[in-house]
Amino acid sequence: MDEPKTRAARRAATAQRILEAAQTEFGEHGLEGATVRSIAQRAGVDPSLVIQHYGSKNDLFAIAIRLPRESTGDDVAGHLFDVLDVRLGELPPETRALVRSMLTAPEATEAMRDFLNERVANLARAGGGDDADLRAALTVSSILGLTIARHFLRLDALAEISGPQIETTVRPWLTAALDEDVRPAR
Amino acid sequence: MDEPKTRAARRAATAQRILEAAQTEFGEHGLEGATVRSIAQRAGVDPSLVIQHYGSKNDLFAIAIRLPRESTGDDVAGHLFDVLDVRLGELPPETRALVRSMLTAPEATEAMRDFLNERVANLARAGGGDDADLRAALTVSSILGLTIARHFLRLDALAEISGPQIETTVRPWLTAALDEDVRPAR
DNA sequence: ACTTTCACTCAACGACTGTAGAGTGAGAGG
DNA sequence: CCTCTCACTCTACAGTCGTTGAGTGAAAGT
Repeated sequence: MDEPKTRAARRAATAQRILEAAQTEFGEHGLEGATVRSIAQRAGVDPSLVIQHYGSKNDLFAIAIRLPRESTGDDVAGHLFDVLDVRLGELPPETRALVRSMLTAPEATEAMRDFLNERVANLARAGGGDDADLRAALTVSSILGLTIARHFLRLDALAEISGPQIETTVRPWLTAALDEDVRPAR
Repeated sequence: MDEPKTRAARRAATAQRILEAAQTEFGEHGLEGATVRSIAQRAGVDPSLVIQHYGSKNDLFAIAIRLPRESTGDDVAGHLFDVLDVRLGELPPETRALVRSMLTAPEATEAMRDFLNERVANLARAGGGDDADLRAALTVSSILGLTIARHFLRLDALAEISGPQIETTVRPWLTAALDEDVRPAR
């Protein structure tokens, strides 16, 4: 197994365990629903140790919802599909924690808004054309809605089908808004 | 002004004031974030009166998130646009309360899932064809994503434009999935 | 006019929360 | 082998929560 020798290494390892426990609890119950005690119990640790490691529950939350940066060269829509996963059966824990609290915790709302605004800007720049911002925002918000409906609400029509099927079925339709003029003739 | 005479009428009036205060507070801060005390203060009433009227905070919440039934003869997509408003600048208070808590309060999650499942079924029945359920679910989840991105996250590209503009711009694209086969050629 | 009803307020409870500070014991350093 | 360090636990506190039961005073009933 991986039993680290040095004291600092052991401490870092429990810090990581606490962080992962926090992401799970935040992802399941949200910022307010998850308690320091429940996080500590999941990590097999005393509640006060959680505070000693991360300063406060809110500081821990801020770290727990950090999304991975977009790797250069990735296609923008593809990265969004990875983070707001529509491919796999399960969401990354930090995404799950962020989305779960994004409607009730102001820090999470702001983090999600910043993330999506950046994604919209990248997508609009790549697509170009008239109304590029609006069409990019449509694509992004639709992916967000799909993620919520599939992974959090578990709608009947979305929960049962496979991730790849969703991608091959849905992606062309979603990205269609980027290439066409969505405004109808008046 | 409207000062009701009978005792029962006065009581019913304060019950209504409490309910409206609850919808506002739940819509702003969610089920956990809103407190009985904050609801009572907004209604200009003692906290215990809130409980006397509605039994418990959770019972009050269950009533506060009830959505209006679909009026017969309405087009399904139109009703959805009304409830998950993309037309007006502001959401109905019960919708706002429901959406706000739908990711953190199990009762709200269930209520939203039931509501959207029914909407998907109606839409799929009206559209018909292959993959009707999936395409209807795509439309519905996209409208949901749009509502969240616009009214709760306030994305730059969506927050500033007018409701009617959104409808005339977005609706054709959203409902397009209902009439076409979204699956690409293999 | 006297009594009763009842919509409402007041005060308090037990439970639970995030967090601080003292204590402890195993391992690092010499 | 002794001492010190420090990762961790224990105990406790102050605040907030939902909810209860007794009390109050104005209006309804007679």
